[in-house]
Amino acid sequence: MSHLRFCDEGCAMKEQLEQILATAVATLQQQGTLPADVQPRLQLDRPRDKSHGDFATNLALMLAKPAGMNPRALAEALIAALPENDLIAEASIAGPGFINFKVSQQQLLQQLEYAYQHPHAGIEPVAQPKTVVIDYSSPNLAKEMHVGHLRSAIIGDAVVRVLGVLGHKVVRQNHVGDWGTQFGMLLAHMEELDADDIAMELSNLETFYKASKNRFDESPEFANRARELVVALQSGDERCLKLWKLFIDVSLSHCQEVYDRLGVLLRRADVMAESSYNDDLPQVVAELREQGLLVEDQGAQCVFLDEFRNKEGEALPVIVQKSGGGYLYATTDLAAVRYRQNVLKGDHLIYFVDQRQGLHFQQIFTLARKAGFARPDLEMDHYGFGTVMGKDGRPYKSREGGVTKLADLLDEAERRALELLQAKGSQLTGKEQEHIAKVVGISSVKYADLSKNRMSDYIFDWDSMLSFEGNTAPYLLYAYTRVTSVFAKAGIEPHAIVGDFVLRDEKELALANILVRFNEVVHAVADKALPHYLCGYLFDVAGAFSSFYEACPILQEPDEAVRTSRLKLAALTAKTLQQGLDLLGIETLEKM
RNA sequence: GCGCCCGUAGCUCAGUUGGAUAGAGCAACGGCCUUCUAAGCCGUGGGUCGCAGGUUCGAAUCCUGCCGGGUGCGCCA
Repeated sequence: MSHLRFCDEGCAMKEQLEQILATAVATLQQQGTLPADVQPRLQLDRPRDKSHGDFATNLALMLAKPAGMNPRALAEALIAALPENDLIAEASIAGPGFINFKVSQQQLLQQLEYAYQHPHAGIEPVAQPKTVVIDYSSPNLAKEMHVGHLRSAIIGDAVVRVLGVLGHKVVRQNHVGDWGTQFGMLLAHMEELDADDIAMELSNLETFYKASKNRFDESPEFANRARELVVALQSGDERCLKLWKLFIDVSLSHCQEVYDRLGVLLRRADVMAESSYNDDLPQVVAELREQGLLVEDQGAQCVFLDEFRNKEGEALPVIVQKSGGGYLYATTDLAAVRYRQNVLKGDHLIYFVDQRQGLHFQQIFTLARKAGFARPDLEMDHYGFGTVMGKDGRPYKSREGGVTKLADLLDEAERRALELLQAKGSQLTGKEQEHIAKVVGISSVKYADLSKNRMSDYIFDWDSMLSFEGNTAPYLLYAYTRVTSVFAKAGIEPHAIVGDFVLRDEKELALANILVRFNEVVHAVADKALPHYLCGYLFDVAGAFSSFYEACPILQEPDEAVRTSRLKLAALTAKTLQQGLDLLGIETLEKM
């Protein structure tokens, strides 16, 4: 019902136009002009070139062949069959048979007004909300978070926020690695220290891990002890569990600090560690056996899947139990699929995990369906991402050549942002500068990641991410402060401006046309799990506003109706930028 | 060897379901501050979309083959 109301007032023009076109097609089918059995996919573009109108469709080109007509003639027939509506101001035929539409300005004004009044700047919830379980961040607790953990946390969090604003029920899952052989080594090292030293040593997990690894490599006795402790831990030895819990607790606190600094929504309650599934693992294996899927091979319990083959063309195994009896991450992931479907009631399971694990997830999804752990209609998607590279095109490393701790990386971001601010010789107090530097530094790192296509590797470069020029966080944050400063200067409340939108200037129209697309873009981000669409859009908004701001005086405008309209355009720009950045997990600033 | 991803301007990247003249930013060059934040705006130059075929009204996009890069492929996660 809310859907109807929405269509009356603020329905995305694109959807309205799609309906109008569908009606025209149906009419032509009734007339026999078009064969009744064709079900064309309606394709509506926003042409780059404004002389091609606000929307364009290639419908006539696609249908020309089945209709046995020349495309331009068919386009003419389609236009004639368009039902009565108040959306299209003009429909014309162009080129080989494109139909170009100009939308009535009345519609644009209504859309703007709707977005201006709307709490989320025009973002409409989906018609059918789902429960979406999102696995993201999921670091290994044995080590401190490093630069490789950045993308999953940042991109996953943005998609969490976008799905949330669209009305889905989002369940966050931080599938942290808290179990496995490397914990034996860490426990053995803890054993060697007394209580006070443990606390101190754990304050830097990275060095603790290295120290343990060194001991493991240099001392066979230590290595043996480490292996014993793995067994002891997994068989529930009290003392081992105590040490292990202490370690995990410290490590999780480190993670939480990073999440808080990054503005990532994850909390302790979202942690569903690997070890949580331990009790279910024998059951997973037992059920695979009952279904006759299990094959013992070289002592290991495997499922061979025909869908995946090795170099000899033989089915590839998924090993669910080692020859020694231990379980593997495949087993845990299968248990997690079941838990997310049955306990969390997920309709859609999403994984933001490095692209390199693509094969693993394809195997898990296939096996989960085959074994009946996943209903046939359960949606499962692994959204991978590329590697963070240094300027040299090699995976990003610290100056010393090691992995960079995330905490250090964020320190450096804030430090560099502060230096840049100070170099500008700003009038702000030290305290203000510090706050601004934090926001600018952190958001630059996040935005640099979010603004690139998730799938490809990207080059981590301080200078370009902190630049105030181009598609960067500082540029957007600056654009936002320019808008809000108009209201601060005039002492006007941006949400309560009385008066209508009036669009005359070309820059006003350009800005308005971009602002009304917000809803469409946010939905595209959700559909593809690609936040860089939103970044590109916000960059367009900021650019269109800057052009408008140069060309059209706001507060100095003598004509009151025009001034009011421009204020409302500025207000909607601010709201869209603020809302858009919020969906990316980026905080805005009032002053820079 | 097989699987997946990638190859677009000097650099960093867009290009959504195959659409019209392939776009931004940086860098280079030239303009614009007595006027709401110039961390900005306006403009100029810059392309064999890795190569070769194919599909069609139309290909950066789809298909095939090659070249180049990344990554994965039995008891780590």
